[in-house]
Amino acid sequence: MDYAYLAQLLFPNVTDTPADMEARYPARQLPEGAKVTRFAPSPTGFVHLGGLYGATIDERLAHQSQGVFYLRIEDTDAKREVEGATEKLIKTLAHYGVEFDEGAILDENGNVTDKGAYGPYKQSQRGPIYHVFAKQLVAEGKAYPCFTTEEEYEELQAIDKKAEVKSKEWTEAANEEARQRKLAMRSFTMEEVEAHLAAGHPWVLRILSDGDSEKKVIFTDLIKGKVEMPENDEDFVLLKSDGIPTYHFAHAVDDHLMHTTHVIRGEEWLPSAPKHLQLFRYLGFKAPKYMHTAQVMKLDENGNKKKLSKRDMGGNVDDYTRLGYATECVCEYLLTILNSNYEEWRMQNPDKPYTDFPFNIKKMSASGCLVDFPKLNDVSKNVISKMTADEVYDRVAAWSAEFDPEFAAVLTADPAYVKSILAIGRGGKKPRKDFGLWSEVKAYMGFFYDQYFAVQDDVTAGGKFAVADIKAALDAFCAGFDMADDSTVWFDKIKAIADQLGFASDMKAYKANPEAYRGNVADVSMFLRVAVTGKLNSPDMYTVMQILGRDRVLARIGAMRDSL
RNA sequence: GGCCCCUUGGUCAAGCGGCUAAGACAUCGCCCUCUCACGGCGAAAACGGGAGUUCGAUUCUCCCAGGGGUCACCA
Repeated sequence: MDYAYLAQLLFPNVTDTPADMEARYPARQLPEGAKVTRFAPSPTGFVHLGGLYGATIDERLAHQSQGVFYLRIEDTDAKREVEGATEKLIKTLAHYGVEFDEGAILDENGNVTDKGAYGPYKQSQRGPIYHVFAKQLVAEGKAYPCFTTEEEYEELQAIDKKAEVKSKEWTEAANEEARQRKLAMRSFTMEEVEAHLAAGHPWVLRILSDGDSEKKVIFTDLIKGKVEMPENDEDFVLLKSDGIPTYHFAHAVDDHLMHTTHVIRGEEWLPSAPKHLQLFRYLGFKAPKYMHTAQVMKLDENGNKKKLSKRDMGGNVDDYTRLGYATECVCEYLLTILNSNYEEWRMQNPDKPYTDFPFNIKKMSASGCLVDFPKLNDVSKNVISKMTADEVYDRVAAWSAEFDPEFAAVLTADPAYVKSILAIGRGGKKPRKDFGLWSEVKAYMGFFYDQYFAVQDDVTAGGKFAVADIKAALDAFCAGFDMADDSTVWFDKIKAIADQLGFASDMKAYKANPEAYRGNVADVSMFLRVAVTGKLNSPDMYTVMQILGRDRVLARIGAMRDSL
């Protein structure tokens, strides 16, 4: 068969050669050891947590080595194209602080455009480039056209390819069928091709695989180590009938032309690695280094781990935003599961930016992990505890503006007041860690506003304390309350009230002989706390009263007294 | 079912032939303390199973089991 003629027949309009492409996308001028990585999502409109996980690795590896990190949009599936998905994707990534050096970006009008010399970065715009290499493969007898339509294909199939249960018989039948089909597809004459083309029949381009499933391909994955798999012997599709490449073909062409050095992707891609290695070899390209990352999982109803899907809580990174997690908290959490020694480093370097952490591929786990919300919360509390009151204010206000407008209005009405509340216990060596989510702030500090204030707890502790004692304590406190007191004087007054009512003012004395007292100063404080905050728990009462102001304190205590 | 990946406490995990098998989160105590939060101390909790190599296996090899992934003109 005259392959050069066949190539010309199939791609009459392709005049560029692979050499032209190489000239157009020359090697990058980068320092020794610099890594070129990419985040290459298909635009479905949302970012998967696993995607952010991978993007973080990409970003660290590239920037830690003075390399390049770029964004490529893998929009080769027209059927799945979602309107505005690419824009949404770029925005979400930016929101999470993922910074690309080049690739698809948004211009000032919000339209997707390119930045960088290796574009276009949207695969749907790279058609001509793929065709140059497709033509080459045909000319070299490594790929061939297949005119079997999808419908004919399905008819040909005696077995259900998408069958849920795959028995031994199923596998044998499927393998045999595939063998027969491959043989049938490969046997064609030039006349038949010309006839099909003349008739305008659609066709796909398939690789003419030289693989032998009896033989093994061996390669080293940077995370999994040495991997041994059967060679690919399937004539998989390179170009779909619409002329757009499949993932496999686009991956080889793009990552070569864009000079990607490290391909980081989920381990669901591991089974197709032999296809990719074969393609790189066919095209005469040097294969990149592969890193197949373990997946982020969830627990299903049977207690088994399952790949986290976009529908699962936490699968879509937007979930975290909506729930009230700060983006940097999610990233910080991701880092802790990405590198096993990150937490140790963080403890030693509490104030350094995460970019100072020496990210190490060897410290990556080969096995999948569960999303651990309690852990995320803990990480978040730590991150937030290091922020200033101003920062927390800005962030809470921004989150509330989107998810709790009513509360946002309250917050922005008097920023100074909010900041004085948020400043309680902030700073210093042992900062308070009251909330890990912006959504928890309202419950934490709502009592500072009359419209959110409500007595939630029982001031009598279930009848443990007599109403008369409580009233007496509240009255005594009001009588002596002076905003000018410092915290010591303030507390001394409470102790005095305790003594008067037969409550121990000295905790040690109380513990030594609890029977001798009606309660202790902590109980008296509790009466005040419930009256003023409505709750059994609150930050330091002295500070709370200082912020609330005399009128509000007295009014609330009075209201509590009257309600008893 | 074939192929491939994974397997240390509830979760994330150190470990890289010899240890009372780290640490973090969560849980439970105690301490600090006006409550909470913070912080401190402590408890409980693990090498999936079986062979083999070895003086000695969590660690190396093989087998099995379990879990996961994949088998498209989707990525």
